[in-house]
Amino acid sequence: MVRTPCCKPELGLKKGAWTPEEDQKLISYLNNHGEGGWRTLPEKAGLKRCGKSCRLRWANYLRPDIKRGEFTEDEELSIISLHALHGNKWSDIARGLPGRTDNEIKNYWNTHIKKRLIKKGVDPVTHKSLISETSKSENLPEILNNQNIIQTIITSKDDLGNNENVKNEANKSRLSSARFLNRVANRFGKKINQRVISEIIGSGGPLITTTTTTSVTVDSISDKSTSFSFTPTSYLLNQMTVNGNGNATSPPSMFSDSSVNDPLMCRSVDNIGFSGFLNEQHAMMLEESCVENTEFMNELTRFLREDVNNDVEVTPVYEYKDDFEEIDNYFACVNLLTNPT
DNA sequence: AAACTAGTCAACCGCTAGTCA
DNA sequence: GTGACTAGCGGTTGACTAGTT
Repeated sequence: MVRTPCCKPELGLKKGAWTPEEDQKLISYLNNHGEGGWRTLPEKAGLKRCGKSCRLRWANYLRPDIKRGEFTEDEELSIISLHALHGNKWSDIARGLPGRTDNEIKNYWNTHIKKRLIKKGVDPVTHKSLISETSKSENLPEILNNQNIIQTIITSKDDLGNNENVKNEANKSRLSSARFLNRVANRFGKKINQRVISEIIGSGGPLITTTTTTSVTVDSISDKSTSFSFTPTSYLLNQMTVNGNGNATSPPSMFSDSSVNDPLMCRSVDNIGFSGFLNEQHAMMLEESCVENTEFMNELTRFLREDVNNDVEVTPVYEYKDDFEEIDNYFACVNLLTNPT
């Protein structure tokens, strides 16, 4: 197939850095006419650029929803986790970080994260340790070792003053509670209203470091919102194949009390537990999302009792293996944050 | 102060996939 | 079925900047 070149050199099309005047022309044109028609756009907008160059300039720099500035630790963790899943699929990774472009993430990976991974002895391609296998903890599964490495990298970001070293007590209890919620959502997602749990978690969920608010309103995997904010948990819940037909009922206190049986709750230092995480409104939301269904409640109770040793096999409620692995990754990461060794 | 080096990142290049006539 | 066109992707380049010698 013969392609006609996008940019015709004989027309004297400009290359290189964009001037503010050019930016203004492009912004003005796109504000008036919207995106698309990139091939004819430069002529219409009065730009001596090829359409491709205009599209890239808009997509990577001028688009109003682009977030500029330093990547947060939360974003870094997301990038590393997503890179472990997707590899160099920068556009896929960018979908998990609203406001960040694939180009920006790619650059940041190559200039910052990649180097730190190598420096810490982690293969940036496989995300596995470059250190000999024997030096790893014998009992830890591979993913735990990997996540440990990731956290080491995150917390040693610049070896200066940013390493807070300790996640505060409130965070610990939130993480534990969130972990519990995740497990419930994972195991019982089809039986309760996923949207409600998403909202609960999204409003104050399992944030690794700083707060990233999110409002998850996606009810099926086919409806992947383009506007949700990424947190590991909200991301996972977004991916779940769940519709909103909730079942079961219980007083809010039942969740709180049951959570005491969950070692994940007990493990938190102040032992606030589930009730410390769910406020009254959220507890009501959860309760209301459940219609009378004793089967669900019986199973939930059984789950909480069996899980004392944290060895209950959690069967994924959805069909996508990757998603289940991602939940495992997430739990492993949370585990390390909650129980730093 | 000048030359050199390394790091960063916007922009470009080459390619593929999807759509449409 | 074919080819032109468009959009988007990942890899690479090169201009710029900051730090070092």
